[in-house]
Amino acid sequence: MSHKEIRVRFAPSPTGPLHIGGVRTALYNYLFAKKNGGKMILRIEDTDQTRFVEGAEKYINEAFKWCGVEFDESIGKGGKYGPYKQSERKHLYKDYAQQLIAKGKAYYAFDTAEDLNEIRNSFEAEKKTFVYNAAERSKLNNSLTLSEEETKQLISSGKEYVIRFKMPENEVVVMEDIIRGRVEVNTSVLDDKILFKSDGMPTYHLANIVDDHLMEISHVIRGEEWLPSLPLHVLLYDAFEWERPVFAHLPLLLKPDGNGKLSKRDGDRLGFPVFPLQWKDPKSGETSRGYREDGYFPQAFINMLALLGWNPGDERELFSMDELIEAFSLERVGKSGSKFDQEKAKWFNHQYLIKQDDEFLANKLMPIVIKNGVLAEKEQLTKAISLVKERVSFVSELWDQLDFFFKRPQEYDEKAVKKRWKAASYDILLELKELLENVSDFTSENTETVVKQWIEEKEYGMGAVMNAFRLLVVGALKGPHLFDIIELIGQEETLERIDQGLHELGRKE
RNA sequence: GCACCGUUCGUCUAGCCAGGUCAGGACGCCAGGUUUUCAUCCUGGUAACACGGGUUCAAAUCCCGUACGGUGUACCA
Repeated sequence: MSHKEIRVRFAPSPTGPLHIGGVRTALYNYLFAKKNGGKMILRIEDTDQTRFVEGAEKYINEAFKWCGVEFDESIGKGGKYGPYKQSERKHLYKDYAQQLIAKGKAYYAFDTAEDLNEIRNSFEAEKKTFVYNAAERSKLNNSLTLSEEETKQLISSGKEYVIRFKMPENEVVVMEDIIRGRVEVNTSVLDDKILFKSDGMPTYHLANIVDDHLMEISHVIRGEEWLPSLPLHVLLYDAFEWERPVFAHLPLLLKPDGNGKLSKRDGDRLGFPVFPLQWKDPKSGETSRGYREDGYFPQAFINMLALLGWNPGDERELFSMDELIEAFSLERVGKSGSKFDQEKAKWFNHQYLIKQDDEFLANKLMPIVIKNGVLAEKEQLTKAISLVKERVSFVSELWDQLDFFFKRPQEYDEKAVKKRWKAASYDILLELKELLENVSDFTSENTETVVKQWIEEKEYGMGAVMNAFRLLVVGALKGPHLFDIIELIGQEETLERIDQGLHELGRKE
């Protein structure tokens, strides 16, 4: 029996953009499938037609494409267990619901939503909790209290009905979860959940069990918010006499401050994205930030997400997708929720940025350079990037670190001038300019040798010369190795910048 | 309210199942070092077993309770 193929699924409902908790759930499913040579399935659960959101399904596909989570079977890819969208499987569910009725495991109920609300309210007034189960169902309007005749008549007369699961009375349900271990619940606290709605669609509970069974899902890996309905699901498998899949309920992603499930609002409030991709709400027109648009590399995003709730058991932190697959196991997923930490996320991105090819980064940066009104040669930009990339976490931060390669100083940092432009500076820099005018080999290595030798001979002092020199070339006391900078901007530009600086700052009294 | 799940540095976490380690690592923060500057980098430091009982020679680890938090409790998923 252990020869059974590993098949897992990620089953979002297309009610909006996928948030990073969902992405992580999908990622763990994916890693688990790949690790075990299994299949990863994407199934769209759109049984609630009232919550349909335009563009959500497309968003889901794009998001996974961006971060490198691939599906073996899905709407786009097909597969022999399709269709992979529940609204297209509609015809299947009613029959299964009726099978349950035939087995005495479910029944028709005619109570309207209003009826039930009323009852709930009156219970609440007496500080009691209404539960539609063995304790109360005999007093309600259903095929258990009505005669077969009456039931049939009601249905044929077009009366709206739902199909409810007949929850056993006072039984202990024993469940196994890979992450939580054994969990036990008494059925007397559970209710007769609706399996089939009056609009002709199944609820999540029915559809999910039927589809997981039909699609031969071996492991159900999902968020912890499903744990309370696990008894129902397990009982449904038993009622159908189907083999239960293995369950693993993942801990939740929490908001960075305080407690509670991470939500869209937290991102807006704390200033970080909760979605992989930017999302524009078709109704409100409101736009939410995405990791992609914020400049995160997909690998960094995945790496960060993978480590939020799982760890390899050793001290490695940087993983490619293949390395994650190799190292992953559900047993090493923690039990408690994790808070997202933006600083750590930045650090991951920094690590990946350093590893990126300089030319690749230059291509990414070029639009920003152009936006700043500068025409830079790709080759120059690539070299400049190689000199400064260790200083930043995002491509968008690069410009601030290397704009001086392409722009002469517009102004000279006031504090720096005060500190480093001394009485002797003018004459020394004038002399340095003459020195550099006569250098024919303007490589960093050579100019460094020449200048340092000159400083030593004249006993000017390193700090006094270099800081003033940097001030004229860069406009501030920042940036990488100065001789690397002047090599890149070239001899002519270097000399002109010295000239400009001498003219602007003048001889200090 | 009821049910279920959870709780180790500020954060992510190792260690817990098979009790004995100065409770380890990473991010952040702080200090020092390197450097012509800033940043990087290197070194060091900071800081945690929710609480109370019990079992035991010995408890973060096993048991019970309490507190706190989370999730669920829809004809949503």
